[in-house]
Amino acid sequence: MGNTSVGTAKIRTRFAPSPTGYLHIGGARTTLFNWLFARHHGGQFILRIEDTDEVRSTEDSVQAILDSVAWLGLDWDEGPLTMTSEKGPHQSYYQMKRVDIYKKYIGELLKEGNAYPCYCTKDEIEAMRRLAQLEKRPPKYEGRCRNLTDAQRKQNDAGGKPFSIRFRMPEEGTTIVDDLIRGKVEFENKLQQDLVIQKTTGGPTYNFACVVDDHLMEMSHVIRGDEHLSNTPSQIQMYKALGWETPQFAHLSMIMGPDGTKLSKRHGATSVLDYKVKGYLPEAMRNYLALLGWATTDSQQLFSGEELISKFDLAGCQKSPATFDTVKLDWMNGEYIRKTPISNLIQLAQPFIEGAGLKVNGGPSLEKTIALEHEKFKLLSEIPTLIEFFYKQVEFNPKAMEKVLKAPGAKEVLLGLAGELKEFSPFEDKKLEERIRKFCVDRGLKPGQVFHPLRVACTGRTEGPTLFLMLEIMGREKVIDRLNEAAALLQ
RNA sequence: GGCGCGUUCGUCUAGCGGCCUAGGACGCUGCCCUCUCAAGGCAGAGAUCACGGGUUCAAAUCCCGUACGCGCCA
Repeated sequence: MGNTSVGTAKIRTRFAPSPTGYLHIGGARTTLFNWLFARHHGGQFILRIEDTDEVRSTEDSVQAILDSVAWLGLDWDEGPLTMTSEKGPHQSYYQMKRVDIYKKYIGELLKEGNAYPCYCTKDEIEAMRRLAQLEKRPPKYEGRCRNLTDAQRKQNDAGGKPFSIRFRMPEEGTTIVDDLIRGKVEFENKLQQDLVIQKTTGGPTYNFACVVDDHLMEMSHVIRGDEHLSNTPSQIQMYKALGWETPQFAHLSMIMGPDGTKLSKRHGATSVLDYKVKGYLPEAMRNYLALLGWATTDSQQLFSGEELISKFDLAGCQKSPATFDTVKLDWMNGEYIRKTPISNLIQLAQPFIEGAGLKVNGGPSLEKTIALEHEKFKLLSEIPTLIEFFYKQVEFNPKAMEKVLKAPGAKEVLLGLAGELKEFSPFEDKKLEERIRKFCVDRGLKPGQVFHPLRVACTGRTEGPTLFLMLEIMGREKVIDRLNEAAALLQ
């Protein structure tokens, strides 16, 4: 167990979502990297719920996020409810259930003078900010309550003035963030803000709860998005003030939308679960996400699950932001679908077939029809449309009708074939091909003049599976019917 | 506005001073295969390595500056 380790601690990473909505692509990527890092090193992966936003956090979001992570196939070792053992190190991995813990440490900081109450109201801070901006000064908190005398504090408290607690940044020196991806990044302390660590409500802020928990939960590595880099010096000073060792930091580049701005709802599907609904395979999603901001020196593209774990490292992580490109994701998903055995694919396709309202009972087996089109699917959601003609009335594509069926001689071909195949046996792939090719020769027709109308009559489309195997699977009766029906349409 | 980060084909990226006339992948184009569509095979187009200065015999790679983008601070 991690809590007995010292110094050369075990690798422990965490996934710490704010349950204020679904899990988006960026969050999923961060989660994946933390998970890969932990698994690569045989370490542990901890799930913590950062619900310090009391207004927007919901249990539904927690559920949605856990569903997403589970779908991606990422498992965790501790939290949010499952303890490592009965005497698990933490009572809860929900931050709002840990408020007493934060208060205790805030008390310590206050006692040592490393934190102070701030009585400024929102409006006052807002006004100072405006003024600063007008005067072209940086709009940072000026530290008005930084050096209040005890008397002044007492007076405020007596008046029942609400207050927040701010962390006191050192005025001198610099703080160096030794980042595993970016190297050493230096910040001047006097330019950093005195961050609020406890809100007027008494609840902790993200920046403080995160520090306390990462320490108490013994994180060895904090791997997170680039947007947190700027707050890291303040956090490092908090660790210092509390006498704690800092974890190792690694800041990942951000993920952008196609327009170069941070990926968000505006860019369409950004929830991981949207991709499940669209018919992506979790393995493909994982592989694609891994390559957003990480690469091996040989630029390998496709990785098995184990390979991803064994080859992942922080050194291969990119500093510059990456654009989320679904075109490559689609290709990759197709690769994964092609690698999926038919029996599994049928299982995976089931919900999509039902969702499309396609009734497959009584028709050819899915083993055959799905196998027939196997290499064509890029998304699971495409499966029903590509096999539907086996199971329902043919819908003629207008262009196919115009170009192929209404071509001169097509009707005669259809009727001729219907006649020839009525008694033909065995009704199977190679034999059919032989027979139909002979039909072409007998009538002095080019293969295309026969094959194309035949396909359109049976499927309604010009493009589709390989012809003769398709006929075999469809079965003689249905093929003959369709030939006659199509011919009838042509009067 | 201050601070921080970033900038190699359209996109994801390799590259860590000479192997780079910049490699791979997706996408794109063409050809082959072929009963269509895919898949597969082959070939090709596509990057003055953001720009400008240095350092060096030698720079995509090191240093400085500029521009642009992004993030944090509100």
